[in-house]
Amino acid sequence: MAKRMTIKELAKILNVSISTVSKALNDSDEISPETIKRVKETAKLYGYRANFIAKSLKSQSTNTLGVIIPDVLNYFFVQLLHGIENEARKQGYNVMTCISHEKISNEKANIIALTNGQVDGILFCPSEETQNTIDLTHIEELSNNNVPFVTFDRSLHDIKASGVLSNDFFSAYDATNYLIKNGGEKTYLFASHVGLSVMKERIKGFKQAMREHHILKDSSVVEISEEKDYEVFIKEFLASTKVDGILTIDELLSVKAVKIATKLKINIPKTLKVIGFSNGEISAQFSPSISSVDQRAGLMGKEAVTLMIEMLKNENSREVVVKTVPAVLIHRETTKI
Amino acid sequence: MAKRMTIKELAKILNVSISTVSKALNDSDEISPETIKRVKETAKLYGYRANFIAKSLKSQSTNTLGVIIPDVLNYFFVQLLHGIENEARKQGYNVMTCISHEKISNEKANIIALTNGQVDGILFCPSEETQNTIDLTHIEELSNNNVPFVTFDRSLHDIKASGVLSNDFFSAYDATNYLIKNGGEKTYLFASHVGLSVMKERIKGFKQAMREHHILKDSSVVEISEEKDYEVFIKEFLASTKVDGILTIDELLSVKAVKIATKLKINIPKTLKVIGFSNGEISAQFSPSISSVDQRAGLMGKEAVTLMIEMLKNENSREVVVKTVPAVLIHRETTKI
DNA sequence: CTGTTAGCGCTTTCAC
DNA sequence: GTGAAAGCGCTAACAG
Repeated sequence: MAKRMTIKELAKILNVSISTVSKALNDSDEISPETIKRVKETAKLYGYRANFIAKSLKSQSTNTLGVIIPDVLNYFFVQLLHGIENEARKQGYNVMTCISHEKISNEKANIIALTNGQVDGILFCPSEETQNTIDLTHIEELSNNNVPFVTFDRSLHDIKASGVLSNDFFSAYDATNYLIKNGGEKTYLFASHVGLSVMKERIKGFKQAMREHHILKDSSVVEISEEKDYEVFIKEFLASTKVDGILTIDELLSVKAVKIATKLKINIPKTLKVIGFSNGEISAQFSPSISSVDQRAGLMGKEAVTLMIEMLKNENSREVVVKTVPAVLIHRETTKI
Repeated sequence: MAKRMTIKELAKILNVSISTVSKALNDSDEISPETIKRVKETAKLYGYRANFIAKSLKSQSTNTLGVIIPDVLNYFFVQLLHGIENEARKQGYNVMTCISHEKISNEKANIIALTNGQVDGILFCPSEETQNTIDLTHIEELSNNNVPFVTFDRSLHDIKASGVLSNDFFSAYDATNYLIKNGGEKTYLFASHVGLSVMKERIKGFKQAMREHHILKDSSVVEISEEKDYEVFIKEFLASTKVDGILTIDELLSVKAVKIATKLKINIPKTLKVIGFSNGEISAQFSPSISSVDQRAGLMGKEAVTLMIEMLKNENSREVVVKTVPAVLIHRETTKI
């Protein structure tokens, strides 16, 4: 960034002191209206813009929020980011974005990058690796560095931190009940990435619903681990098993399930109903369009910002607040009755 | 951000001067090895971390890049952002993201927010509104404020600025040729958002290919403006027109076209071949999977960062550099022969 | 080898 | 109503 007009230069031009200029620009009532006018006019004339960095150094706050998301190519997280961006901007905050790519090493680097005074607080979604490990020292360091932070979507089991979560348990419970009541007893959950906190909750919710209907079996939860085997695996499963309803733990699995079922000439939604999670772009555009649990990621992002800003306002209070955003089940062609 | 250890406090603790600490931490050869060791150990002990804001103020550079993208819920831009993020982080830069939502008013606000000294340079993709107007004063202001900036994807007609673009003309030309040669003469372009520079180029490329085969008609370019009418419009078009091949100017139109054609029992790819633009998530997952021009958005983002960093290195040179990233045509089921 | 000092651009207390 | 001066945390010329 090249040379720019400063308060100092303005003062010289106007033949007043630096502090007068500063006060005038901030509408201080210590300064006469005429001076204020004169200063402001000259400032405008010379295109003066206050230096944010200097202000930040002085005020010890940057009006900037750091965000760490696991994956930016995932529509769900992008919606979250969108919600965060929007709300932050609305509240006068800038957003500095980091992507962990689901790796704990990147996450550590991101945390280090963000805890050097550039941001007032951090909005943070733990990576998949982080959720699969018990070593959370890098996150404890956040507390040690006194960096206000809130988590979103995924939770940190041991560390108690403020955050905003989706009600994954209930969403899954609810969707499963729908499938059982409108489909039948042969309801299954397609699961993957089961190490993630959100997935665990969804599995619990599914099981709970199945249990209440006395139809939970060991085989009810179908874990599908390797992405490249998805289509083959599902094909074999659907060809060999009578299925009324499938709840899938993420969007991709729902797309694959619907695709394969269609190819196998299984009638959707008449004989098979499908509900996915994380209502993304594909669910709406696919043919047939796929019903999905919409976690209202944008709203979660917004709420995370709200939480953060409240936290920044009451820095003394170390109260831990956990907000829950209710999801909504969106019915499309794979469940149309 | 709460109180943190500073150089000053370290100096007090160590009973040396502030500058000694500073120099020691920066491995200055003015300082004895023992002192350096002592200082560093104490710094580590107390969890000292240099204050980035103070450094920035001193050095007049923030190691931060500003990014303005029109839409973060668009997979293409997200790929771009991903490429930018990755490369920037690799080069030791932070990224501050702004979203214009295709609105000139937001874009102005974003530019103002980013030109207050927080970023060393701006990577910028003009909003749709900006591309439809001739009022580019807010962008000229960037130059006036001496903020280094590069554009990406979309260009600024009048203002000459460095940037990285996709070769939209050639990609469209190439894809059209493919359709003509492997499909037939009844090839059409489905177009929308025609005010965008990239769309104009694609239309030109399409027309050029059609012209060279002496089959360009007024009706060859089918403009489809309102999103809500897409499906109805396309249905009527396909029902009333004999079509061998369709090139669509974006991803959504290709999805809609394939969906409707399938419903109309048109055999894809045998009687109708379809190629979309902006190879997104849906193209790959759709059934049939949709062939698409992949603009390698990630690479564009990376190149934009490279360009920016070179610019920052040679701040004296005001050379305008425009890079072009070649796209690649990805064949999927809608063009499989 | 270490320390003093000035200064990055800004705010703010305290004098005048 | 205005100005001088200190200081936010850091670096770097210059002195010692």
